[in-house]
Amino acid sequence: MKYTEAKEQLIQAWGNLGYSWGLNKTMAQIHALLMVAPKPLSTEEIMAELSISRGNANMNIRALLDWGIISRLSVPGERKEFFKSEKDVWALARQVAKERRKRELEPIIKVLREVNQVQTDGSEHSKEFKKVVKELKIFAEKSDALLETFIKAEESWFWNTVLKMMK
Amino acid sequence: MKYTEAKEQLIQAWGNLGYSWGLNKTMAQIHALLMVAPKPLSTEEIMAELSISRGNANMNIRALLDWGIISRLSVPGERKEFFKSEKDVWALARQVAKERRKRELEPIIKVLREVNQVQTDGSEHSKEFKKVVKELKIFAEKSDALLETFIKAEESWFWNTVLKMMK
DNA sequence: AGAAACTTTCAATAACTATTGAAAGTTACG
DNA sequence: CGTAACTTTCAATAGTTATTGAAAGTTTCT
Repeated sequence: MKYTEAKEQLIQAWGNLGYSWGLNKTMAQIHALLMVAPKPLSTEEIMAELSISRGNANMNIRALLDWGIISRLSVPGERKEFFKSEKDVWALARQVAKERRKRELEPIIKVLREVNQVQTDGSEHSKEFKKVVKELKIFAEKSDALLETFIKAEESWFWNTVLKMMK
Repeated sequence: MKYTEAKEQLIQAWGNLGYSWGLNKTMAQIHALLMVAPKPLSTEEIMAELSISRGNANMNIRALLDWGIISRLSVPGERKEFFKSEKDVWALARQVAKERRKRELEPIIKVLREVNQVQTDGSEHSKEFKKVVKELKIFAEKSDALLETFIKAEESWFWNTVLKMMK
């Protein structure tokens, strides 16, 4: 397989994966591009490589900055701004986990806690409801604690511990 | 808070969470509804509770069956079919993990393996590319192994092990 | 201050995804 | 078999999200 072809395939596949991680397709593609680029790229270069418009590039670059997984960079002597990706996959995964925890897990935990306060009126419906909510709440809180551990963990420590688990 | 209000809130919140887990909104809402229902529900009941059309209900019920997180159930003497959700949150999480592994992680691993075969032509671009692909591949494969452990794990064993990790 | 180089915004529109509901299909019972 | 009870399909449409590109905004240099 040739390099350019491989690169396109990776960007495509990364686009899909990123999408299921809560990024959007273009965001994930820009990210993939920056991951494999040996040098920081300018907006122009990103536009050209992915054949996307200026506005689209700008919006998605901003979103990636917002997620904290790429960074802006000024090259002395150049007016343009350049962007580079965090290349450490571990740091990246951690950042994504952090964002998703904030955006997804925290809201549902909040609702589960509120909804857990409901007065049971003695009906079968409300009893079943309480039971399910309680279980979900416990599960969500445990997951949250686990995610927190992951987010704060050292890479080698984490994989070693996991390795022990797997035996 | 009143029960009906609480139920609506939960279905709403679950809808959002499910969405970020790869289900779609209606799918996740039907699932939430079946989770809190003390008895299996018919298509009619689901349609009424969520105010959705027959076609929509049917399609999303099928998708949930497909994911293996609800089941069809015939009540003797009744022509109608009823549906009930797996109520064990652990089993549910495991099933979702299994599906996502199949739908998302496996395809990217396949691509990473292929793309890892690329001939490096000695250019900086292709060297950087190789390096990144290799790291991604290692990470993805480790994650896959971890997911597999999770999917096969016993609930109490899993949380105990995790608890030890967190200390 | 003016002009060039660049970035950001946003209304229009394209692309995609979800939903409806009526029609076609299936099943099961008299 | 016929028909009532139910399920499935699918073309039309509504709703949502992504993308464009030109205009407005900003920065930096002379």
